[in-house]
Amino acid sequence: MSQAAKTPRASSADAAILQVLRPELRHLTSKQIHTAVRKQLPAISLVTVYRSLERLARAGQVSISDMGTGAVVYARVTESLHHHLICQDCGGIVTIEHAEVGRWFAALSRRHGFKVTTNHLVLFGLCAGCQATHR
Amino acid sequence: MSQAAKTPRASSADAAILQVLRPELRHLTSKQIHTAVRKQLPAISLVTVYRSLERLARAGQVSISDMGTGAVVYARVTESLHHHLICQDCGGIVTIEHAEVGRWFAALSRRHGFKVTTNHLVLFGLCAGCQATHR
DNA sequence: TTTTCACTTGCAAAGATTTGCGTCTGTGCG
DNA sequence: CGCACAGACGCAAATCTTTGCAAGTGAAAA
Ligand SMILES: [Zn+2]
Ligand SMILES: [Zn+2]
Ligand SMILES: [Zn+2]
Ligand SMILES: [Zn+2]
Repeated sequence: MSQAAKTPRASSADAAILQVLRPELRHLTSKQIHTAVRKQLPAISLVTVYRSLERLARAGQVSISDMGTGAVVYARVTESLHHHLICQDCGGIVTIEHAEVGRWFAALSRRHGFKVTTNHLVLFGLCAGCQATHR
Repeated sequence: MSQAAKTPRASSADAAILQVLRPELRHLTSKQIHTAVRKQLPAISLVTVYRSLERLARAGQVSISDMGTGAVVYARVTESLHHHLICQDCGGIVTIEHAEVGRWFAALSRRHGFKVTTNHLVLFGLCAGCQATHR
């Protein structure tokens, strides 16, 4: 609710990081997050950012994914999950909504009794254009 | 030398690594591969192992996956692909055959014109037992 | 055969991420 | 208030992986 004025901003690189990741569909690297969050917490170390992100990921508030850019990217997890198809040829990124992924996860759950929690799936492959070129 | 002429250039490192990854369902880290391949090529460097693995992955002969063990694991890609569901609680690993994954990939292809090439999918979640415990 | 040229490799260094360890801080309890 | 315990942090160091650069190799071209 409101930013209660009773407890000082105690334990929270977490809050600052969630703030930085606020805009949806924003995928930032640890370094980018570190830089951005320093505006709020000038003295925060990169290690703390890593540990905070790990904590947030365990709590299901942040996703951690390797999108093939050399460094892992972090994103805020919201009600409306999304996933990606990344072309290994042109680097093109297709974003798909959770619905069609969730349906499949549900099927897996029925078949294997396993509840998938992966909240930001990244699949690599070839986009339509590159498939043609590849022929 | 009596192999089909499909891949002309064969670096010795590549061949040795494929040899090491011969047994199916074997998932090794770069370090383990380096150690093993040194029996054939005593002087090979870890960097060469990494580059060779990257080359083999591009050629679709090796899969690269983060199975949550701290280091990426590499596996040989064979005709019969497989994938995994890993429980983030107990670490249990469920191996599933490609069929049910491939069906979904095919659906994605139809819907998005995107051909998925991910050949060793790893999904995290909760196994049946841990779901119960988690209640 | 000699030249050419793309590809492979090693070494050192850089970059990315995790871990060990000691310190600090907030919370709950007496 | 004063103490104990758990968790958060920083720093340095360890790991894991990638990259820059110069040298080595081998097969195709000349
Ligand atoms: Zn995304
Ligand atoms: Zn493409
Ligand atoms: Zn596997
Ligand atoms: Zn489990």
